[in-house]
Amino acid sequence: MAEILLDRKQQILLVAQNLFKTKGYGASSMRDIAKEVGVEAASLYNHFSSKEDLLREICFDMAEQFFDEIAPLEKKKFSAKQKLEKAIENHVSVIVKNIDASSVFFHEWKHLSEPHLSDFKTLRNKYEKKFTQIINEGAEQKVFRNVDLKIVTFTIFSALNATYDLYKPNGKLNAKDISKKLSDIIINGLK
Amino acid sequence: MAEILLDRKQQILLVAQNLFKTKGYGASSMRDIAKEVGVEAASLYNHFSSKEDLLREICFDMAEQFFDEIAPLEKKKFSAKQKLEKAIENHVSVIVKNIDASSVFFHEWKHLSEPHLSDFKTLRNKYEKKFTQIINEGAEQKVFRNVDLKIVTFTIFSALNATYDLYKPNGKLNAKDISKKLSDIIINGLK
DNA sequence: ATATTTGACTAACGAACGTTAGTTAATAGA
DNA sequence: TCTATTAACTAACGTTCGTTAGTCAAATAT
Repeated sequence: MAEILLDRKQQILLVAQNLFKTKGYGASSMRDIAKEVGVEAASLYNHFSSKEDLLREICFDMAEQFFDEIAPLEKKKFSAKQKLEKAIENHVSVIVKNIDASSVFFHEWKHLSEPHLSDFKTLRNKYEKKFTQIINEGAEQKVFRNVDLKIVTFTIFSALNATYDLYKPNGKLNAKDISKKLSDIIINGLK
Repeated sequence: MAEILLDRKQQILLVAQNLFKTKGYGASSMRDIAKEVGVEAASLYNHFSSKEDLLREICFDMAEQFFDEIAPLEKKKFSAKQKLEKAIENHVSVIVKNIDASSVFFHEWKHLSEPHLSDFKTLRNKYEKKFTQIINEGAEQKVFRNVDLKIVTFTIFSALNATYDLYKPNGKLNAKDISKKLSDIIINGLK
């Protein structure tokens, strides 16, 4: 019973992710999604209560995945450099595993309505703080140069979060290759 | 005669830039824009022939500005490092001078229809190639480490193009501060 | 002074939107 | 076997969309 339901629900989510990414949330209609799934628009409401419900599920699922990956790093047995490298690797890994959903997560969340919008922002800030903390740790331990904390965090996130544009499923680079190269550039710079 | 026309046209453009940025192109209606301008929706068509015409003007105006800033750098009297620093400074400067339009330029261009979509992409690729060229120059001259060219260019652009999210008109940081710090991070890394 | 152009207005068009109601066949559980 | 649930369908709702037509007063040019 739950099998067919979940499969179809998952199928709708995948289609929605792809459409929201390529056309944007506002320009993707329920009829667009339904056609791609091979079903009538009204049938989508057997699985989701609204169009925004789709967006909400995509955004918060991604948030959860990012958190699940960074949580184990709280254990302090790593150096700041190791922690940062690990955090970057995990972050890129989540993005690569969900390329379409990542793009939605990064660009379409603003179409959420309250109170979900505020919830989402809070969640996102919390996650970004974990990165900032690692970098700050490295700066205090004199492992990293004493750079502008906000701008560094910002730069790192910008670089990482563009991965969904860099990664091609059939390309030569896998997630680990990408995160290694990104870590290298971020930590060592151009020279 | 041309004065009032240009002023109103400019006013519409500014409102459109702001709405497209905050709500997205698809979710911003002509009625939304008109209301913000203080005019009826139909009146907008005295100044622009369509909604997409607005988007087109915003996107291509920005493209032109980016090109105008990087063109003088073609003269080869600078070192690769100096060129990169200058290119970054100019790029950030254009973004900061047009924060709303920049956001539209980076995120809403995909709603252009053909043939403008292809034209835009071509223009954008051309500009990015100029950056790649500078970095490649630096790598050949052994001024920069021998890093993955594509990923480096990508990282730099990601970091730079997020400036419109970093810069606050009333904040402490001006364009030069930001570009300096970004250059520093990109060229020297975290350590 | 007269003629033309500009830029606003109101009203309305057809199309597409998210969503709901009501129905029905197939499936699963008792 | 009988019952309840699931997931699809058709049809339609009220709204909003981009856009056009037609009008008119003010500004500009001749």
